[in-house]
Amino acid sequence: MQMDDRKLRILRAIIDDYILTGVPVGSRTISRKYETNLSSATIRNEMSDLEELGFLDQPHVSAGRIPSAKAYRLYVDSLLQAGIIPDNSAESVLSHFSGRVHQMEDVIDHAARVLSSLTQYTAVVLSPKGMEPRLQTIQMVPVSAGSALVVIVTDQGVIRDSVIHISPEVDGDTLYAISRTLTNELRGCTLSGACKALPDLIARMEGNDEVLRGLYGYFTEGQQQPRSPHVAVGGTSNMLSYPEYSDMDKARTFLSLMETRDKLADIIRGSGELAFTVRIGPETGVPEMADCSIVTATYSTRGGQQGTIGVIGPTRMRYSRVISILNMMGHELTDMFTGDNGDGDQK
Amino acid sequence: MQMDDRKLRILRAIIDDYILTGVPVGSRTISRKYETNLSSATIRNEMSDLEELGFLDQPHVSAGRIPSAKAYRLYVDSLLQAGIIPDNSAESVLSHFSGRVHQMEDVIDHAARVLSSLTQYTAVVLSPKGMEPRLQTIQMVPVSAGSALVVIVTDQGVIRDSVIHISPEVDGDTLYAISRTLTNELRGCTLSGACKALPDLIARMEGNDEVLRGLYGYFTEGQQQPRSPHVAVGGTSNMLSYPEYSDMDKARTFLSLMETRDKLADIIRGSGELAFTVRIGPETGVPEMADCSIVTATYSTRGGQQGTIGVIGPTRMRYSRVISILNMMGHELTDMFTGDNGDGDQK
DNA sequence: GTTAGCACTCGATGGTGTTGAGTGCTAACA
DNA sequence: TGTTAGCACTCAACACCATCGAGTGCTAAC
Repeated sequence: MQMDDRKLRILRAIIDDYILTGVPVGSRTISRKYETNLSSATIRNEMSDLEELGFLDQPHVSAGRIPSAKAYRLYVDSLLQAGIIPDNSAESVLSHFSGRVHQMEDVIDHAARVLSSLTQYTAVVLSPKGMEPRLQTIQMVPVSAGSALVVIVTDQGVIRDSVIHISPEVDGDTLYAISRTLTNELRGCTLSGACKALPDLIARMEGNDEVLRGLYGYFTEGQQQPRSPHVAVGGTSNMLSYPEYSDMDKARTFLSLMETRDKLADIIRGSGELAFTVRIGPETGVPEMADCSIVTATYSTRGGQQGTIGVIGPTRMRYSRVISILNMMGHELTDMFTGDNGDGDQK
Repeated sequence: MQMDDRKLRILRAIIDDYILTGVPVGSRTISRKYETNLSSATIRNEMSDLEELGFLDQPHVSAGRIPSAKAYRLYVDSLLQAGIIPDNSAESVLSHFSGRVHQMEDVIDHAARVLSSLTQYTAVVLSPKGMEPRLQTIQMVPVSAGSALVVIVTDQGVIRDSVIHISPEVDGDTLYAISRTLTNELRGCTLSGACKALPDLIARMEGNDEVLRGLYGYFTEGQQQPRSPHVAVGGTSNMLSYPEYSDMDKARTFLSLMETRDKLADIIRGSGELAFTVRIGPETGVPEMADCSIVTATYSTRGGQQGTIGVIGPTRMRYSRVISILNMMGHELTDMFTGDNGDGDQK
């Protein structure tokens, strides 16, 4: 049997209707709402063919048809092929970022919230991750007698600060002097490179052993315990609004998956570095998400790192809307982090 | 009618049983499991009295009784009066923190996870908040040509860093010199005080107007947009395990409340600065939480700030267990943040 | 004051009949 | 040959009803 144009039209109508209503679509519905010049009997024949081709499933014999994952795949592919249709409701993405937000973490959290409220699905935003950052400046700032804050600036931004212990006698000027030397010596190294170079440096720069050893400890520890990326999740409760998740067990499984950020990050990033992905149902590779779809997009920062934004919803998702919103949001974030709008206050 | 010892014993038995099972408790259950020397009829009479006194509710005439908020209040008060009973399962709190964790945010996130997994309820951990911090050191670190990172150290720790724009000509040494002057001038001021003092300083320290103005902008902006405290939530999905939340609407309301961090922080902190609070049902002051209880404890940091940890569960909560776990966790966090264990690497 | 006995209540459970949306098939039609 | 009307059939959803049993309140006896 062959797929023809009419079958395609009918299939799309079924998908559209199912996405809208969430209930199995009957032949009469299609005949009345979408293909008014065809009778329900004809539609019925076509539906029967579409089922045989694997595009439709029938929950029960006396219910309508629902699209299969294969059908959604076809649907999404044709959407993507046709180009992303700008959605009239998506322009509001911009306005949500009017306030100046400073910290990257804040931007990411905020993006997740906005994304989930715009789509009414669950949104995930991952902080950028790219090649290993290179040192640019090291600076130690006295915090209190006996401790100092280490700030490391790399070409990708600021490494989160941490406090190390030093001898109480060391004053701010000494710290600055050491910082300057270190900066000169280590500029351009990667973090792990710095780690290797430090013992040698310590040997050369005698006199401030204690400070340097503290710093060394900080570096090596930082290596062993890599900073996990920031994962912001928004709108988990949105999922409960969909009848797909009226089953408590399913809902709980989903929610606890959303809580294990590491796993979630892996899932979201599972699509590699592709600029745009749509994974439908089983394609997610996560059994718990067999009836979810994941749409992801990426954004970039000044340093060329890639961050990922994603929307998780039922397979019956408003794909075109989600895709267009994600697209805009990706551009928005990229602009924000590269400072294209001339208003770059991010780190 | 008067409350006597036997009534109290029966009431406690009812509460214990209800906490355990979650189903209304009948007179026979009490007579068999708790007060074996009394017949169910006697228990029935006592229960009837307890209901009249407002300690028990009856969902339907042919169901057992369930404890009222008033009953839980009595129960919890007597628990607290008797002192916190160390729970044998709580000692594992310690082991969860064996790995050295550096960032305060990480500790807080981790604490929320541990707390929720130990209690099987929803846990909330708020970052410390205390009196207005006073400046200790200001340091600017060059990030790239034209921008610098501002690090502000206060007596309470490090204010999160932010990048400001400066003239590309300004080099690291100049920045350090300015930083030094600023530190000398502003040490001991509050942030808002610094904000007021800055214009005057800028006038005096001519020559580096641009840097200073950038800094001033940063200060004033920081004032307008106060940094909201970090709120970590763990185990929201745990709540769905309890039959109290088998109603989808209720579950959704609860979850979306857990998602609005600001509101949640207000609720958790609603108890003021008390070291320990238990709010039962309506006492939470939040209509959405009429059938939840909130138990909170505090922890302190070196700077004397107070953070809050809380557990949210159904009113039918294992209070003694939760209280003892929260108690331990509070001490744990305090030790960690004050460095009592001699292993203080936190900021 | 305690208890046994009994009538009563009412949610939960499970079976039954009805309804209606939807299908598949067949035969007639263009 | 494709389309349509008609019809028998299926089956989930819903409402209805009877039954069951846990639990109560009351009364009378101990």
